[in-house]
Amino acid sequence: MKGVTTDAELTDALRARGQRATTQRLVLLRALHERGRHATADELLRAVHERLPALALPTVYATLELFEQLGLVRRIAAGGGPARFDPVLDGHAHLHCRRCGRVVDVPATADVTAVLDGAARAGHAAETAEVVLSGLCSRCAR
Amino acid sequence: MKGVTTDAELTDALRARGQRATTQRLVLLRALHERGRHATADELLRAVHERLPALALPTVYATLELFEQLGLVRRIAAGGGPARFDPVLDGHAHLHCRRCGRVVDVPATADVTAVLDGAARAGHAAETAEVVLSGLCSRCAR
DNA sequence: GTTTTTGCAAATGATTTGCATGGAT
DNA sequence: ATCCATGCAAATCATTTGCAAAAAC
Repeated sequence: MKGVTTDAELTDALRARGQRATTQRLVLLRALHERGRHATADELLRAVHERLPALALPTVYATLELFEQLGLVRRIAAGGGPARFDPVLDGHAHLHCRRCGRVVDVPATADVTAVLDGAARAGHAAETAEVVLSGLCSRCAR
Repeated sequence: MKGVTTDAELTDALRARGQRATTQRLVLLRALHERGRHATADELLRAVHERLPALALPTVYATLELFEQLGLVRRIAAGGGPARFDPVLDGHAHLHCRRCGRVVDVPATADVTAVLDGAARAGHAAETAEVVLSGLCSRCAR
């Protein structure tokens, strides 16, 4: 459980892999942390548009994939629509609203050790576990 | 709490909603049950190609969405790639392999009541819960 | 100076939509 | 006869790829 949260830490983590600390990478990671919750690639592009007007969507996707490899972010696949990238790695689950499509945080955790054990017993090497709910969000539930 | 598994049961369920029991719907549901595990829309199209050579992919998607509304099938979004539609509603989780992209069944369950309670406390109306693992499948772990 | 990254444009892949025809009730 | 459902084509949406130019090292 590490905390790569500062520019210097990200710079070090990248250099350790022979990669470069670019403005785009630093700004995107900061933007995700400032937001404090998951975002889509497109949302993130718009969030940093003032600071990086020329930033392109393919760069956002590439950067988020890199962050995922570094363990800084988790890609969450909830229902349809675009993928969400979450800088908060633990302590909550997600609910996908079948009516409005929103993905909302649910502040609760489940014990998934039995599932991880089952995966290990079957020869798989699971790395992350995620609980995804489907239904109606608080707004749409009326 | 059994599911709708026979042609007659599906026919009744559809008529109850003012919808029609078509050959495509009956054949697709049978194909999913015969397979016994999740499939993509495209896999399903190919699986029934001998019986329904003219079946079109948009029809498969529409039919699977209908099955989902009837509670016969669950759409599982694991990682990227095409959506999987699972006729087995309980008793297992899924693992998405980040190397080969496969989605494999993991025969284990987790107690997610704490997450369901958290969702209810936040005003959401969750209907289904799913545990999705990410990592390497047994083949790729080698 | 060399190698990685970026930005752009275009390609790809999945899913949805519009509409005329065909089929179920 | 009346609608609903299908098949086809095309549109849409998310994401990836190829490549020349720019920026880190």
